[in-house]
Amino acid sequence: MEETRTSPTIADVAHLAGVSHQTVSRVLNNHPSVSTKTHHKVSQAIASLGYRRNLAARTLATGTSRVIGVLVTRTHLSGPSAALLAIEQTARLGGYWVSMAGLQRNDPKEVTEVISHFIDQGVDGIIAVAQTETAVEATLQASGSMPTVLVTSGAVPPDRFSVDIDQGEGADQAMTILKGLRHSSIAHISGPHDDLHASVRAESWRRALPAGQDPNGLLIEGDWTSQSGYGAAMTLLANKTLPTAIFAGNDTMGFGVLRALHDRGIGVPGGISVVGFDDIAGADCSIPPLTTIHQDHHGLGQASMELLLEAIAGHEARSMKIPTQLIVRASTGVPA
Amino acid sequence: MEETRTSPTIADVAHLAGVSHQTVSRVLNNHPSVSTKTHHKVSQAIASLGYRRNLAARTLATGTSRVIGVLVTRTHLSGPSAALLAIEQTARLGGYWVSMAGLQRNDPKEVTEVISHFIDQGVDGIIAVAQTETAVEATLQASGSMPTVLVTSGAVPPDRFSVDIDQGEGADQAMTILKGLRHSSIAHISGPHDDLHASVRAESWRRALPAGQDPNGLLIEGDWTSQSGYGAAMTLLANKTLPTAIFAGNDTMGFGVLRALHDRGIGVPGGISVVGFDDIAGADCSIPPLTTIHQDHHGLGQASMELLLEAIAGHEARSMKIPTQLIVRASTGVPA
DNA sequence: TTGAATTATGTTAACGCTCACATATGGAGA
DNA sequence: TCTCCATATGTGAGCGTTAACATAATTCAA
Repeated sequence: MEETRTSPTIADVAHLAGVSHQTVSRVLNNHPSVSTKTHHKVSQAIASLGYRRNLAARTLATGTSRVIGVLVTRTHLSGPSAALLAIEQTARLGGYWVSMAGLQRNDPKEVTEVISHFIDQGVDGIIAVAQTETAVEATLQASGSMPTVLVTSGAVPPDRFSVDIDQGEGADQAMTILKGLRHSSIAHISGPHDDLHASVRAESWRRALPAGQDPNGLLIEGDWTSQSGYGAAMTLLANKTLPTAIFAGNDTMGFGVLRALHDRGIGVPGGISVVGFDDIAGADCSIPPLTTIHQDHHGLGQASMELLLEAIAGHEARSMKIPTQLIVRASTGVPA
Repeated sequence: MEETRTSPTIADVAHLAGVSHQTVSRVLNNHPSVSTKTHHKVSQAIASLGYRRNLAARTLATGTSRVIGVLVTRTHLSGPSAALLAIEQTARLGGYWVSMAGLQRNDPKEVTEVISHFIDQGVDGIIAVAQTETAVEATLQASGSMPTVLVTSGAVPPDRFSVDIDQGEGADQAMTILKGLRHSSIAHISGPHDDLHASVRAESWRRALPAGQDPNGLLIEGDWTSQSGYGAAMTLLANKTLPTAIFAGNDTMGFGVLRALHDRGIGVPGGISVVGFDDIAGADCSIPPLTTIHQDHHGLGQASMELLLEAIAGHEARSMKIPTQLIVRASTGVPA
């Protein structure tokens, strides 16, 4: 019958239960010193009014929000978005909620704007999934003294927390299996040069090249898309001497490589072996199934949150690397 | 030199600028009646103190937060996470920030918990990307009078806003091209039966079957993974009479189908044609490239936000469908 | 029975902002 | 010069919660 214009407050509950608002607050926060009788009365009143606590008021009063801000760059890629979802899941399990922003472009001003907003909003901490150096720097700059974890493979000052899946290890694993199969000429199709994952993977490739092999002409930059993988492979195949193996910077480009080889009538792995990176959905059913590097996004999410809690608690900064796992499928074999 | 224990408030700025707190508030909110001189003084003070507005206090005072809550179910799938990112991008462009939660399981209690939290947090509206009927119902229940948009293909009461990519149209497009090529026997590998997209696609498939064709034995339920697509295709190929085409419920399962056909030595599209759904990255480089249905996630994000703004403004509820687009590639052709 | 310790509850004042209203300026028109 | 209105600024209260302190009720040992 009654017009419920505005939602009930703690005072309404207190009134109905015949206690003070502070007692209601105590019930709400599970304070030990509340008699069971009072607890019952208050719970009753809460239920009958459909009372819901106002978190803005709580945040204002306590200075803490149980919310973390998560910034993700390059959201169109599967990796960053997988990281976001893993982080969110872990955060919620730990009683934290996530405020998020995804950036497609690589604009430091946008990074600053997002981080500033998180701070204004009163988040307890920030996790930034940064794919480029620009993004890392803008984050470091803007985050100030706010507890922050950088999920990046880029360089971070020793007094900052950072974590990432070990891109170098992953690329090493890819190169190790190829070298173990006695491949003498291993080409690499990398991601964009400004992408930190791309450059770490490419650097590992270069370092792991079989002794005496000249990297010139064996490295082509792609943009993570299957089309660019296809195009890069076609370019490699136009050379006089063909590589015996191609290490694609990610699985999607690997798909492009497989198709290029198919179109050119070159068998895999008989003619050329192919290795990808990421272990995306469907990589087990390409033709042939793609040998690749599996990334543990879930582990990354857990580690990020673990580090953030340390940062919030004021512990000393540290960095972590999440191990990768080589998945051997049919696209790799001994060269002819 | 000075110990900056707590961050500066509007009062500190007012003091330094020699004006009242209300004047600072006016500057902060671009109120017209502020002299340029005062504006300058205040801006100066804000900059020199490094003042940042406290949004919790603002939310408490105004009752509005410029934050929307986005709930996403089945986050391990590419569709829902693409929708989330598109929604977030559109929201931020419109001056809204996103609080999010992703659910992997299909537990109505979790849905309720998340929606309740959004409400407690003081969001201005909620967008729920719900893949199952359970999730839709829990959302309807929990959201109450909060402006809410359901991104779902499920049934929603007429007084609620909803939108989704038109799954029925997409499946129709897939069937239309196959029937246009004179396929007489079209099998379908669906997603999980409790998935609304899966069931709409399957229903369209059933309705569009060539006249007189018996659907029995032509429908197999998968779980969206390439492995399940592979297994389902193998089952279909074990039948006495083979279908002339296979409509896979999504591209990932389509990859499995392609590999199964390859393993059985059946040419595509010569022996059997294959159509997928989603147009995921890499679908253009499968062997052969996969004919599929493209989903406009960006358009979905824009539409969701558009509807949510209407809901917040108190407009009458309505529903929308985002059109799909048929992408014809090499995996479809006339049957032998 | 008494007094201290313990438990249960109430009172008041923040938290940092905006709203509604009150007041002070500065011209323009008479 | 005075009134009137628009522009510019200040004052006080309130948003809904928790923190800090004060008080009342209970328990327990001496």
